[in-house]
Amino acid sequence: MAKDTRDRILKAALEKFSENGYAGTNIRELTESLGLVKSAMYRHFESKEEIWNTLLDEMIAYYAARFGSPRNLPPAPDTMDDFLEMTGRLVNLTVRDEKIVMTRKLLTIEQFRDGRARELATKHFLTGLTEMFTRIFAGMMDKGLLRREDPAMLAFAYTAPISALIHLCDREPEKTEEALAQAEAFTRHFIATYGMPEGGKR
Amino acid sequence: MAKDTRDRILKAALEKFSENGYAGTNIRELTESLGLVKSAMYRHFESKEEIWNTLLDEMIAYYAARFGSPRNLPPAPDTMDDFLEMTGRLVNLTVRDEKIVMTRKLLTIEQFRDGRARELATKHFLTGLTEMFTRIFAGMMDKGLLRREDPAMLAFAYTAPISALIHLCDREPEKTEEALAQAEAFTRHFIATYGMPEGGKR
DNA sequence: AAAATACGTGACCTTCCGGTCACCTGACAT
DNA sequence: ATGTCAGGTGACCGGAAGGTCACGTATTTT
Repeated sequence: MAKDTRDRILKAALEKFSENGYAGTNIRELTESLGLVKSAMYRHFESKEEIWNTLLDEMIAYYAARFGSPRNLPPAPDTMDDFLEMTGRLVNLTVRDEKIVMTRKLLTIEQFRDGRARELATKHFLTGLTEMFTRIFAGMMDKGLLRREDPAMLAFAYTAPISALIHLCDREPEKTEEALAQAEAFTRHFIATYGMPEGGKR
Repeated sequence: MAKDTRDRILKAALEKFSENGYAGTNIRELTESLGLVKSAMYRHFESKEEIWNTLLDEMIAYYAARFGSPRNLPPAPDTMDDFLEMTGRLVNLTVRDEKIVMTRKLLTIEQFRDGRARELATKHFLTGLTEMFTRIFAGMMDKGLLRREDPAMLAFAYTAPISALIHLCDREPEKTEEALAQAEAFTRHFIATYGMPEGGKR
């Protein structure tokens, strides 16, 4: 049960921290939401700060595992329909997966207070996405789906608006459907703007 | 001196709150940074929360005054060079003005905790910018500077990446120069993509 | 000149918070 | 059966936090 409780504490901490911030969260509430008493936490972590550090370590490790190697990244799609479907799935996952949402909110809240959170925030919100789509767009250009332009610029032009909509969903979850529709509309617009005339068909 | 002290408290509160968050800020430090003692603050505000509410009221009022009426918004530029110059100035101001930066950081940090901050965040980061540029782009289309497309979609496609770069500056101020250069490069790319062939000349 | 007001001070109160500790208990190894 | 130990408990601690209050004093009002 030991490892289990530790994980439950981490999970609860992610929930609380992502809603009220590190400073706005207290150990009593956190542990009591797990049916434990405050001091029980200290069997698993040295301090409140160690929970925070562990959470960040896990985020960094997860990010490295998920995006560290190009092998893990999605391949360039073969048709524009594939592209639309792929991005749709990607955005949906990133907006609906509770853990991913909480991670993003945590980084948003704590980015000005913690150096590692700051770094991760930039990766999560900007450079990571851009790099991923730079590869994808370069591949799509090779396949004749996209106009030949600077793939990094296109990736930035595509991912930044998508990222803005994701942030909107984090902030106002009730607008999720609307935001997802706008993401799709924007993707279609992007395809219409940069796609090759025959790119949509096989 | 009364009104003066009150304003100094608000200013210091904006600084502290935008760096450490509402929960992470304490009144002692805040007032002592002004050479006052904690209890002096209670001559001007009922509570810590009232400072927060006043700050938000001011932000809302400022936002309404600045962006509430179309008359206050910048007019559509006459040439692409004007457009480039205008956006350059706008981004520069928004990234360099300390008060604007702190306001944005505050909203970023507190958006998940306070309903009014949430609303303002969406306006500041997304809809406000988009609406402003929807008008500008519609005007530019009328003047034959931009391809005729949905101006709202173009505004979204333009402002979201700019907004992402502004957030980057807030997070990592040492990257400001780089980000401003990228904002200009993106603007040029945008012009190249959506501008009319002869739009750049008079 | 006297009274009222505005504003700042320092001592004090209460509550909350992170953290410690002696103790209990059930699982498990010997 | 017994000793060890992981994991949970509740009482307790020191300090920090928000907030109150009686008091002092300079400025304004009348």
